[in-house]
Amino acid sequence: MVQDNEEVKQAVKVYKALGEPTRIKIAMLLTEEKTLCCSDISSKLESVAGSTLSHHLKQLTESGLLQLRKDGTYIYYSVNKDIARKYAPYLLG
Amino acid sequence: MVQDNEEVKQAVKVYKALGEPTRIKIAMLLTEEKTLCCSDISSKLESVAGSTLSHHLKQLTESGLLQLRKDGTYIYYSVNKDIARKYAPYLLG
DNA sequence: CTTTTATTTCGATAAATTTAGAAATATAAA
DNA sequence: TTTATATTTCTAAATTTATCGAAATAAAAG
Repeated sequence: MVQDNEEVKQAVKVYKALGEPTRIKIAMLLTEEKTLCCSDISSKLESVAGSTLSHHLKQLTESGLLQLRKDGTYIYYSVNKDIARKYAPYLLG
Repeated sequence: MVQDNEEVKQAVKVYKALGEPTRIKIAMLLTEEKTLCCSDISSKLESVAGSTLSHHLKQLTESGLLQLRKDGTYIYYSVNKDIARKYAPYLLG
């Protein structure tokens, strides 16, 4: 009988995060660009409300795939390479 | 501006397929066991209706991650290693 | 202190997904 | 041909997800 331990749960989180067009685009953007803040990302995607983007970034971050650094009003996102390498090296090209 | 071409669409399909507990377990089962039919898989998972399992297998297959071979009444599923290697080598251990 | 900019939280709605039972299909076995 | 087994399709309910606008926070700038 297969069970879902913590390992499996994180894998599911990461893949669920990547299994949506806007989010995978964000992840791809960030592997190209290294670091972007929320509004930079917004300007590189077509028409996403700030609140929607915020939810997507939260999901990506909670999966472990993105990490963030706060700097004043800005929040800079980047890809956690270890997680990307483990679950989706495809992203790293 | 980021766009979603066919490449990205397949990646999303594969990751969406893997981003659900039952389905990732099926994928993991099949990387271990090489080949299993629908009812074998059913007996290794806890309580999933046949119709539900059928939908999950369809999604995994349509993403390209699983391939199937029919033999009489049985349908044998296995992992498409090329796709797994490309998008989620994590599965292959 | 007020205003501006960046981002999140809340509340609501629409759309998609998961799930299962029942009926249908397909093949094999008796 | 009848029966049994494996799997899918249909239908419908329940849950989750994506989305947005408006209001809330937080920090910076004037």
